[in-house]
Amino acid sequence: MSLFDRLRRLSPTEREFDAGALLFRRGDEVSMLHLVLDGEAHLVRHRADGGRLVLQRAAPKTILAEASVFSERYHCDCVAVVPTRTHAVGREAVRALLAEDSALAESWALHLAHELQTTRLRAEILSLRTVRERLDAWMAWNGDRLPPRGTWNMIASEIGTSPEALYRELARRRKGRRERSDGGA
Amino acid sequence: MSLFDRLRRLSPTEREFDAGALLFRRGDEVSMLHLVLDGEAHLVRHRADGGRLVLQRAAPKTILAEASVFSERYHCDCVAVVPTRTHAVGREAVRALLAEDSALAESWALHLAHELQTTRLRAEILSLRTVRERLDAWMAWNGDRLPPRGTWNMIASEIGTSPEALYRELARRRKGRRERSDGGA
DNA sequence: ACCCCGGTATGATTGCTGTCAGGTCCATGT
DNA sequence: ACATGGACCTGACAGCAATCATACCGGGGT
Repeated sequence: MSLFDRLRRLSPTEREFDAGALLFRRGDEVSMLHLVLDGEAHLVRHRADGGRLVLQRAAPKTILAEASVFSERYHCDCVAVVPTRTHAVGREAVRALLAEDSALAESWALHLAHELQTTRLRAEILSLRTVRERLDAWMAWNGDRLPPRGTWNMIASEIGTSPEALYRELARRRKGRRERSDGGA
Repeated sequence: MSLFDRLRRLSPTEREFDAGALLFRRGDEVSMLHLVLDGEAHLVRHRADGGRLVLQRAAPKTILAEASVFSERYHCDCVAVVPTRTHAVGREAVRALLAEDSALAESWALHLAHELQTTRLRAEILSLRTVRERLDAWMAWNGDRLPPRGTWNMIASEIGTSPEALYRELARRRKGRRERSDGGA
């Protein structure tokens, strides 16, 4: 069973948030760990000039603000960007379980390491300059297959380009595969 | 004491690698966890077309390939990009220690969660379009202070721009702060 | 059958950044 | 005193992508 589901067993409280509602704010005491069921919640830090910096975009089936488990207080705000439902489990219950069940602690570390790996990869992809390089890298990671129709918008945002730019790159690959093989830096 | 130093106590073997040397390759059995002392090592995955995808850039004082601790075999290659020295500790010793010492397991999870947080932030910064936005975000995270001289090259690579572009942005801020407060991207 | 909407597609324009090329300043070594 | 190298700085140019605009298409609702 997945870590997500195992944590969900800790007598969760189901909570609902309207779009724009705050799950918690910076400085609040951490009492719950949220598991996102539906919707989307962002971890955000507010800048002096009013701008906001997103630290995590939590989709359904993701654990929100993993670092909060070992922190007394939240270091940033969390806002639901669409109507969102979560299971909230007690932070202390999670800590206790992690301390006594070393197998679960292993799962927890594994989860974090895996997230870290994919996030590092995403950062590397985003540091590439052209859409072509980014899509190449994305494909290299996803089995060298082109993304299926219907997901292209999502991919575009994943690799940090506009949908149009991605469409063009895909069109380029459909047409021009035979004439140019070039391999850029 | 830091997690890095605590792990280093596990009867480490000091190892040296020339620039370009492989620390391990994909498919190798994982027997050691490397702690980078000097130099720089990259976790890389090779693409069919010969391109390479960097998964981690390990600087001194960083733990290399955290995920490997719970994996039988490596999922990618690791190469020293400059002459590099590491402390290698036994993977099984690390696992055993994590299983029996729940406080260390907590440190381990904390380390991973923190790395994850900063890496997610980096990915968010890299998804911004202009150097101005990226530097704003970097500053928001680093106490709203401009980076000190001598580190600018490093910052430029952190936020995924060329040094020149960063110099220009910094110059812009030095000069034009008073006349224009916002520019409209 | 019709409308509406979101995803797909592509042209035109604009603007930012990467790159190259030159130059200054400063700390270090000889 | 001089040379060297690295970081800093700025001008010029070219290239790529963001954006705006328009259009096509297919599915769901009525």
